[in-house]
Amino acid sequence: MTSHTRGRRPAGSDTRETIILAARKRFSEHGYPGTTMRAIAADAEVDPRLITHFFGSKQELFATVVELPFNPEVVFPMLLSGSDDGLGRRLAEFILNILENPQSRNVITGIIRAAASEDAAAAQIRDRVVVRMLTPLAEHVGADRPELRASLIASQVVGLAFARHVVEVPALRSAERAELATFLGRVFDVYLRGPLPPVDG
Amino acid sequence: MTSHTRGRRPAGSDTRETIILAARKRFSEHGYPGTTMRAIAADAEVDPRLITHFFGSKQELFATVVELPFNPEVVFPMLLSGSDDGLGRRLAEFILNILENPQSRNVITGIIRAAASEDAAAAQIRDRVVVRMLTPLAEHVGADRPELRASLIASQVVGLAFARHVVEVPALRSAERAELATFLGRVFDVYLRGPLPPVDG
DNA sequence: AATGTTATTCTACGAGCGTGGAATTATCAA
DNA sequence: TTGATAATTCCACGCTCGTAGAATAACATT
Repeated sequence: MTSHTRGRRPAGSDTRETIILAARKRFSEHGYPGTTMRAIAADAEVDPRLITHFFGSKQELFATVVELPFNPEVVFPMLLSGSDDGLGRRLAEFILNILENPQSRNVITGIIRAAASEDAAAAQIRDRVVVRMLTPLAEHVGADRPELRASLIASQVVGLAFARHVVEVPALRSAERAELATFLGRVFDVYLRGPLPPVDG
Repeated sequence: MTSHTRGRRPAGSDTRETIILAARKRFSEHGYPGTTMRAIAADAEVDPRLITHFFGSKQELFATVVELPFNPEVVFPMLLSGSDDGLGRRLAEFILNILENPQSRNVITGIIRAAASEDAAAAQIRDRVVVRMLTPLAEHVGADRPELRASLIASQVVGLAFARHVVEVPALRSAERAELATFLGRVFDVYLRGPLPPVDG
């Protein structure tokens, strides 16, 4: 119980990083409005004032903390180049990998939970994620209506993450990886390469 | 501007219903923690006390207000019986219908937004929706691993609603109905009737 | 007409929120 | 060794929250 009273701590404790970790966890588990500065501070064993000292405001903290756990500009070209065969499957395996890692999964659920609120900060995050994710994805889809196809893929990815890790639907939690990969792979192939419907006009 | 001062209003104003509508809208647009009793009251042009008078607490109000905009026990048997051909397509058209109607769409986004929070009430809603929706759906899928298939379908439905109406991804907003119906129909067919991967063990 | 019941508002309590000023202590530069 | 700077806590402000007590006005029942 060494609850120090005041002033700077002796060296060695990377408080800033501790705050970031705590904030990322809180935002990921409770969403933006459900997360309080004081709760983050408590988790990080730190005075709330320290957070505003480092990051300014709650919104700025949020914007600092939330980032995609992979680089779309690098990942999508890698995944979507090469033979058409197994394309959807490769994408599915990649997504499942991301969701398997607890740390990156938390970031994803955090973004989802935060994006679900109507706060100004959330809108900003929504825009940022959509642009940074959908644009590179669409650029490598290589078919007609790439934005539509990319958006449909993203919708299934978000839906899977939501159902599996936010709602925690039992059948999705307990499903074997190979099963999910197979189904998702096929679905992604539909979105990537399926023909468009005939237009009537 | 006849802001009456106190006491019961002259007849004709169905205040209770007004509150329900306002609450449904607020919850749908701001999620559970982001919605305040006072905001609902303001929208309904009513004193906050009236809400607790009618509904007890915020949680009870939420539970009262939130319900699926369709009856799964009735709808799924209807949609999923009959010839296998066009099965996924019928399901897709039905989902798009629900999302096209502003009122039922609001209920859906409301449930999604609320389910994204970690509040106790949200967990309760999550359970209720999952049970009431997934069980009847799985019962009429009529293939191997029905719970898994039903859950995957639900994940795509939720993902579509989230991407299209919460995040408001442009390509999904502007897509023509026929395009979405075609893609979703195929995907639902994959989930409904696609073969399972071979097991290795 | 009298009485009870229900709808409605005013007011307010205690709690928790984000945030900022000021004091205190450790580290760093000279 | 001294002085500057950064990290850290304490405290407090003003606000908003959910909720409840009490007063009042319209309706319902007799």
